[in-house]
Amino acid sequence: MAKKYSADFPLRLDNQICFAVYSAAHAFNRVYKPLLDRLGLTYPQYLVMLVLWERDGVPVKAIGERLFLDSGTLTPLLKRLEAAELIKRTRSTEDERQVLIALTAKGEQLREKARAVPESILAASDCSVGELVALKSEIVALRDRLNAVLGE
Amino acid sequence: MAKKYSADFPLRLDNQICFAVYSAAHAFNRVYKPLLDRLGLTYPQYLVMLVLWERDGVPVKAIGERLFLDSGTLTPLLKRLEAAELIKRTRSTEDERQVLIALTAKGEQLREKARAVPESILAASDCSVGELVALKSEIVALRDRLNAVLGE
DNA sequence: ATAATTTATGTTGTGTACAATCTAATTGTG
DNA sequence: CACAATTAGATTGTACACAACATAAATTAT
Repeated sequence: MAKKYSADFPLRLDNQICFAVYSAAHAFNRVYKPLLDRLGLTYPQYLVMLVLWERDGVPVKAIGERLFLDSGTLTPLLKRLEAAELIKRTRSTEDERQVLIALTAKGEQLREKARAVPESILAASDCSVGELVALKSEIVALRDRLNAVLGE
Repeated sequence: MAKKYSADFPLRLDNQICFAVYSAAHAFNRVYKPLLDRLGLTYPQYLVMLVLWERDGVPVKAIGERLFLDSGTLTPLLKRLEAAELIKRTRSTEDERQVLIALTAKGEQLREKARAVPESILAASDCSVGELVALKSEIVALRDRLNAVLGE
């Protein structure tokens, strides 16, 4: 039954850029885990906090567009951040369909503790900032091309 | 309360390569979805099938090492593939700790239907094979450096 | 050979992801 | 204004991902 080395090159796991991206994402997640545990955040929660540290008081929708996540993912995640007293959820008075997300004092303060994180990640990446910036741009360009196909 | 543009460059979402990778992985997943729906597979299930199409009759552990996944993820996933009659799970007689995963006839046949998938993904990526291969290598190298840090 | 350790897999609990569906609020059109 | 269409969020159900723990089989160390 055992089958040796298929000649099916396009179907070879190691030829697939998607698997490279998929497995790199998991590797990042595992490197982040111990750092974020100290902040009491998961990686997606950290991403939401990054968005809010740039600008808060924004609707759920805006966070979702920034992170490419929908309400099915964000609603429970934001409830957990609220339970941790890092954010407040308030229904907008202008447009009652919207729920605005604002940082609490505790949520603002967490930014100070988060300052050390990017440096640790850079160290784990074990390459220069320049290389990472270049690679990031290529990956973002690929992502945007993929998303463009989906939008059609 | 609303806070405008933080000067905290290291904490800017758009500066983070991890987010580029994370969001690219999701973009790939969304492009794959309609293609894999036709095969009755999810993306992680497709990865397992790729491994098995190269060589089957392998223990769960070997699949996990290939895909960087543990038993907590693979056990239920493999049970679903077994329920779909694509694989068989058999306890090894040589080493009773191991569960060997083999393709069923149906699982083997699915490879034919999967042949069209990589080409569709390449088209969605909207760039040359050469560029993708180069980018893939860089991402794999980064992933391996991250994983190396974890192994310490 | 027997105890201690390691290994392979399974189980449980928490937290994403996302499709599909639902409700309530707003907008567009005649 | 009336009312269909759209929009923002929430809910439900399925499927990863992984930590922590459990169990049984194999290995080793004595």
